[in-house]
Amino acid sequence: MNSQVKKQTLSQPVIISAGLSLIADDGVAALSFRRLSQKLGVTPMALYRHFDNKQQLLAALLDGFIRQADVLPPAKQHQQLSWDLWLHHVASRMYRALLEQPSWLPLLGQLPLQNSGLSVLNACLQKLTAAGFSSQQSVEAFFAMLQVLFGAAIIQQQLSLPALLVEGEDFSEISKAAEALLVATKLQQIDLGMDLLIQGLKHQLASGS
Amino acid sequence: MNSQVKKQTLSQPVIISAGLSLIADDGVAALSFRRLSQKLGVTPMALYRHFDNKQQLLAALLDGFIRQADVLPPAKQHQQLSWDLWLHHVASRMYRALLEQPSWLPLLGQLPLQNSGLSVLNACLQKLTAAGFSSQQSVEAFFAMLQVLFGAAIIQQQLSLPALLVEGEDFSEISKAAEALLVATKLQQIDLGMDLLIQGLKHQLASGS
DNA sequence: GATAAAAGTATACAGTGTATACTTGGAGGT
DNA sequence: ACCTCCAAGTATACACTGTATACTTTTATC
Repeated sequence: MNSQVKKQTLSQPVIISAGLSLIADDGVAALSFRRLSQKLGVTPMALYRHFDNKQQLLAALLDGFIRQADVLPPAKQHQQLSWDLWLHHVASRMYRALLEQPSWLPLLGQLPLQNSGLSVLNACLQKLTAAGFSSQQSVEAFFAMLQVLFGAAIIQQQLSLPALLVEGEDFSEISKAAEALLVATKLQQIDLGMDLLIQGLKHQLASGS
Repeated sequence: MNSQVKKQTLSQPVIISAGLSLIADDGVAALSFRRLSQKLGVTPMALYRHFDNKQQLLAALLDGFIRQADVLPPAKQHQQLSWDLWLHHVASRMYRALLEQPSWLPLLGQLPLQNSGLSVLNACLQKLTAAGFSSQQSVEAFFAMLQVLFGAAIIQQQLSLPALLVEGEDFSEISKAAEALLVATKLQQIDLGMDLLIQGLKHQLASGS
């Protein structure tokens, strides 16, 4: 009688899902306990039964965001893809997700990684060590990929060149390089960075354990 | 009689200076109009005569922060340093500053660059083109440096490995690489990334236009 | 059906950015 | 010297935030 279809009681997954959709619509900054609880037809304080504070709520939301981004290559390709294409795939999937919802960017450096993030790390380490990198090298390569990824996303979203050129018109080199700047900001920053990175890693792999 | 030592009236530089010291003490998050105005012995709304809103205030403060970081090599070395050491110097100075006041990190991707940031860009372009890079390559190299810099700072400050290992103990590869992770997080991430980057740039410089 | 725990509510507090309207002190012109 | 005017600073208020505390309602268990 009281089947599970009663009223959809509150639970972590329900909250997370509502939160993610709110964020997708209005950005991370728009997420507040009041707005979220309203969306769920519930009192703000009700959420505190499921998350101790906003920090934890956001960490769980970030985890959901990473899960939704679905960065790992599909199982079929797990074996086939060479490690460099594999890495590139992971980076650009995450990159694309970040550019779609750039309001996540400020939080990347602040929230602890949870399940989704850790499983990505795990899969990357597996792929890299299988390709012949040492444990140490694999870890470093993963971190380097994160560097490129975060950095590229930040830069891509920040450097709107009109602003740069207007503000920087007193700087001779900036003026001289105006065209180059315009071109560069239209590129996918991630490819620039990842190409350089992978080139460096290949060199590392070739030149000895 | 009323020399300029009267009461130190409010002005942008005075506000910025007080704001920077507040941030240095308690972090960016602690900066509010109320706290800052209190520190200046003035009403919160008084600050609005000098800055339209918090966004602009923060942008000016970031500019001051970058200026204080003093990232460009001293004039004497401007000519002597090879471009790669020069770039490395810029990156690691900024890196050090960011790690000293990591609360700036979330804002890097959100605030527009102003004078200090632009003059750094300008100087870098000058050095790189003088070294033989094309306009396009110089711009890309600068962006790549920012990628590494931002990414490294974020990673360095976020990945406290105890957390990673505890949370990630269900992931086999993470457990296997536990030692490597521990080592990697103790390294200065910036050196990893910059070395890879500079290596790639040298290759680029040697191999073509 | 009684009891205990869990889930959700009500209210309140201290903090935020900032809009609007006011007061005040000093500079310029006559 | 006085009047005027404007910029700088003030006072008050509003809508919002996270969250502590105490209450009520629902749900599960024996």
